[in-house]
Amino acid sequence: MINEEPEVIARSAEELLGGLNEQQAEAVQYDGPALLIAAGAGSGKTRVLTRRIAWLLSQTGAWPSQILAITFTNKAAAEMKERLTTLIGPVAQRMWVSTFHSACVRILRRDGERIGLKSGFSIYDTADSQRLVKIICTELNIDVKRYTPRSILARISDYKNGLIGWQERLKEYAPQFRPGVRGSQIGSFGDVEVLYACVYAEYQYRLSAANAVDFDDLIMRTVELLRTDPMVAEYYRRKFRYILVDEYQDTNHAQYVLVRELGGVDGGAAREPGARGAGRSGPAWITVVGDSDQSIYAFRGADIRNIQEFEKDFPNARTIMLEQNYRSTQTILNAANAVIALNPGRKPKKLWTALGDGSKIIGYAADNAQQEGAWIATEIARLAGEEGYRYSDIALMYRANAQSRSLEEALINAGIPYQLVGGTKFYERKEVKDAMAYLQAIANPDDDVNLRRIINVPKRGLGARAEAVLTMFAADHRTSAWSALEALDSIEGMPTRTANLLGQFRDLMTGLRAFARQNDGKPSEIVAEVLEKTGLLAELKKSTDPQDMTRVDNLSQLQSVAAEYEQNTPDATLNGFLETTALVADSDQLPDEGEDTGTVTLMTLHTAKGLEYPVVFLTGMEQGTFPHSRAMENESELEEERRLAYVGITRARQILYVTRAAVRAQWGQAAEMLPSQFLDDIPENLIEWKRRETGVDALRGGWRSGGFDDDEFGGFEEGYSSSSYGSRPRWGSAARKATSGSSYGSSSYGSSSYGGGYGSRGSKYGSRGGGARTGSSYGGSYGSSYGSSSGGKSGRVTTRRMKKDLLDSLSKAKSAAARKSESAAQSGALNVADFHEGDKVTHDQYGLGTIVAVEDKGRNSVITVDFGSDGVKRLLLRVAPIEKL
DNA sequence: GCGAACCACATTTTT
DNA sequence: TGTGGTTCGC
Repeated sequence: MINEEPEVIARSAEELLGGLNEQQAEAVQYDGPALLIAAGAGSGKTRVLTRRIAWLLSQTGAWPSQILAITFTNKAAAEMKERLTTLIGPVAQRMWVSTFHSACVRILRRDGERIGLKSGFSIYDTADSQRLVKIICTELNIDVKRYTPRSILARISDYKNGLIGWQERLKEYAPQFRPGVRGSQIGSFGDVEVLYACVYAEYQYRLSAANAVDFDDLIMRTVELLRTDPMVAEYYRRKFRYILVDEYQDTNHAQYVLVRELGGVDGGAAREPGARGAGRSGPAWITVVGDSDQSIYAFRGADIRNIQEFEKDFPNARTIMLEQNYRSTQTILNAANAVIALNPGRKPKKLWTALGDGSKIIGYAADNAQQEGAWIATEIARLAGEEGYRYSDIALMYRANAQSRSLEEALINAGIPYQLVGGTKFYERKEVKDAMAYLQAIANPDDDVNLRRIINVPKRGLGARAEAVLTMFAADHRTSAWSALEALDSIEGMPTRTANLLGQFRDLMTGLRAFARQNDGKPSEIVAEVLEKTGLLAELKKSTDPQDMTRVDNLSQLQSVAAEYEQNTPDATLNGFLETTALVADSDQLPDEGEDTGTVTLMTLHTAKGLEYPVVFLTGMEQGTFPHSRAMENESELEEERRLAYVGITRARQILYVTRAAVRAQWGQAAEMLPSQFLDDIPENLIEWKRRETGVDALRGGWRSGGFDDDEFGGFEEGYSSSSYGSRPRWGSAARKATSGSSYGSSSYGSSSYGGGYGSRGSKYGSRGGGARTGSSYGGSYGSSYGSSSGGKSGRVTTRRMKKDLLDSLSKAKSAAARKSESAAQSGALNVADFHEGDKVTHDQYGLGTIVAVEDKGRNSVITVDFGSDGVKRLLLRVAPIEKL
């Protein structure tokens, strides 16, 4: 055991504590079983977490294999690994630093057989799960209009997040129901709980028959495994002596229990007497990091009490508060503090910074969403043109994905390159999903949901009838659809034509499986084979619908993603590929920190959590939009909205914009929108309004109580670009003209040279890391929302296609200028080109040093610096706290 | 079994 | 806005 441990770069206490404030240093060193780091926004929590891990390794004598670090997103995990690598060396790459879900997959792949999961199990995404629920509903004669599969699934998800098993539900509400027995009916029910209980039970039965798990199962079934199998539990408890959880405020009950189980907190085992650190037995040491003010996932089962009651839950727990913020100006923090302070029942916490007041928050009230977008676009052009910001310094945030459209259009009109994060996801596209369904069905023959999805895709004359025959047979024999297909010849009463077609399909799948078996290590070739042999690609290629062109692109992109996975994974397998694709999230497509994409970023506030940008636009600050209308009646949901506002505000480092529209089109209809209450919550003296009132407001008679500004019509256009913000009296003295805003839009943004290149990055999907991007051929235009619409012939679509063409040409003409901006003149980030042997630099910790070598490896460039008495260090330029002299 | 046409629907956030 | 489901005619 000892010998297999690879070396960890030893770090001295001084190194690990260098540059930390008192609280941070205390958190890094804390020596005890349970630690809560209450880390306000921007307080350097990731830094503390990674240093703490390094501390445990080099100062407490822990081994890398004893540590389990859990995050919520792959991106966060990758980032932590990367930072750890610079701190302790390549060992970090092999440590358990992962998301809850992938850690659970890993555990279940290893030991899932103990609870009846065969190792090649499928992971169903929400769409798969919904299909399954729908199938069940139809069979149980449930009115899917009244009880949508979506809502039923949400309920099932609630159960699972709360670790409530289907057995319990069934026992309590429908003990007569027999899952898996065809013809079993719910019977009469006056209580919807009966319905939920039956569907839940049947759903789990089908999942297990298909050797599949859904998202929530990954957590719940891992808990089940640990609880039912003492041997397995013991194994992990001995293994993981230190468990660290990031974003703890977002954990749900199941995840909370998982941590306790893995850590053996309730196991009753005694701590090794006199051991260093957590020793080799007894409860693992738990460190959690979080901010209850940033809990924004309660709607998905996150339980804020987990963090609020940490001290009660874990014996001898210690809490350390991090309140110094290293990200934002005091103005921004004051706004954030003011907003969040209105939430009742929270522990008071006030962020502060040493960075100074900075400029005021800038407000803008537009007449409608188009104008809001147009103004933002002009403003971005100004920031890029006059203030020296890069596009990648700027982010636009909104409450809901639907709001992105008007912003996108404005940016396109202005020729500003942007990148949209989220929205319709790559793996949710029909064509991609179809191809993936084939892969799933190949890998896991029992996977009924995916097999049934593709049985007639592409069209091969196998309709509802054929499917019914097959599933009837399968149900009668309590076997899978695939087995039924194999036993095709013994199915009676099947039309010859159907039998033939089914036979062809069976042979197709058999052939593909054989191919997959022989080429298991080359998923990209399996993808190619599937696209080819199934006719998926051929069907799209022969189509004349322009939409299908992009679908073909998407499929080739899928192949590239597989190729990329293959290159970055030493022991690549088809199953491994399916796994990585099953667990990707929106935020995973975000560029890495410090990378200049040359594009403005658009995303929802939820996706933005954990990120920071020099310039942030919070758009759609209207009642009903944000806070969202559905959240406005319920006090606790409103509190969550307020936390979301807090998250949004604290993303900004230097300049924060808040914008609103007086009229916004919602599902086709225009609606008048009142200003968001959150705008009122920000102290007036922090905001400088470029335009405070809209034409609509004027008619309505002002919106702030008192109506003292009834006559203010705005008048932003005069002069705002000629002077800097900050010191001018609010919406004030500059010459005003009474503009209703209708004349807006004819002005000439777009005329200057800020057009830049578009979409410099290639893949936004698949695995990150390792510089070399393969498959650059699937260029950058994906990610804008174009091409996602369907249908096809209205005039609107035509316009949008034209815009897409515009985008494409921009992307092709990715100018030398844009290329240059990627590698040069990065304010803040450091550039290899600026470093030469012999140059002097200063380092936050080591002080003055001389460069002895420079390795230009693009993003991963390394310089070697001689710090005299502090020694010679190799530093990753991207992350090292150095400054050139 | 298929495709076109129509209609009703719902629209928050997602590991 | 667009999607998904249903219906109808072939």
